[in-house]
Amino acid sequence: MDMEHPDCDCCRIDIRPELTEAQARPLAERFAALADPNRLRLLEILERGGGQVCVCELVEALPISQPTISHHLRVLRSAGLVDYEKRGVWAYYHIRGEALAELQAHLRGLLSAPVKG
Amino acid sequence: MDMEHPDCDCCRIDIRPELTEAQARPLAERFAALADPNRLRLLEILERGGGQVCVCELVEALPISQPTISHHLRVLRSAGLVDYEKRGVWAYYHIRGEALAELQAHLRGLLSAPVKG
DNA sequence: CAAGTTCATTGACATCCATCAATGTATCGA
DNA sequence: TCGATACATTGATGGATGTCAATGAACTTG
Repeated sequence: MDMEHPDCDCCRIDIRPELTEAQARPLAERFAALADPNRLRLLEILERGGGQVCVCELVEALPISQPTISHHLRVLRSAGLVDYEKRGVWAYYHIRGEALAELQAHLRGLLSAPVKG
Repeated sequence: MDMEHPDCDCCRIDIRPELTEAQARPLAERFAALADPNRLRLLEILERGGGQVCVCELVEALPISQPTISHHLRVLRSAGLVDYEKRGVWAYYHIRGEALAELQAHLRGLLSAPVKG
C-alpha cells in the first residue's frame, strides 16, 4: 500500500494518462532520433536532396567523421525516420514521410488544447 | 589539408545544409525534451487537463517519484515546452503551444519533399 | 512559533550516447 | 588478382541522462 499521496487539496479529479508506457516508449524513441543537431542537419539535407542522397554527400556536408555519420544514419533508420537503398557501392538515403507525419500528428494532438487560460 | 573526401563518382552537387549548427542545437534540445516516455505522458496529461494542472496530480498519475517528476518538468520548462504559475503552495503547469507549434512547423518542412521516388 | 504540505534541489549511481580511430566488408576498375 | 573506394562495424572514452533517497525552501494552518 503505497500511501505516497493520500489526497491533496488542489487535486480536482484524478487525471490518468491516456498514453500508456507501451505507447509512449516508441514515440519517445522517434523523438530521440530528432534530438541531435547533426541528425537534424542530415534530415534537412535529405529533404533538400529530394528522393535520393548519397552517403558521401552527407559526409562532405557535415564536419563530423564518416563513422559518426554512419552511426547517425543507423539511429535514424532504427527509428524508422529514413530508409536507404544500396546501389553498387553507394547507399542512397531518403526520408520516410509516414514516420515524420506520425510525429507531427502527435504534436498536433498536444496542441488541440485550449490556449493557456 | 584534410583530403578525407577528394571527390566521389556519385556526388552530383555539393549539398550544404541550410540548417546551421547554431540553428539546429536549440531545435534538438526541444526535441530531446520529447525524447522520454514519462515526459510525453506528462505533456499528454497537461493537454487533457486544459489550462492548469497541479504538480501533485502529475505525481499521482505516473509511477515515478516526485523528485523525478520535478526533474522532468524542469527539462520541459528549460526547453520552453511548458510554463508554470505558482499559487500558494501549489504549482500549476501548462503547455506552451508556441514551442510545440514551432517543432510541428519544422517537421512540416521536412515533409514538404517529394515522396520517395 | 511549530508542524505539516507542496514542490524543488542535491548527491549518488547506473546507463545511455556522441564521437573518433581502427578495422572490416563489399564493390568496382585496371 | 590487386588496389582503391564507399560504407558499416567495433572498441574505447568522455559526457549527458533518468532515477531515487535525502534534504531544503516556501507556504499554510493550528
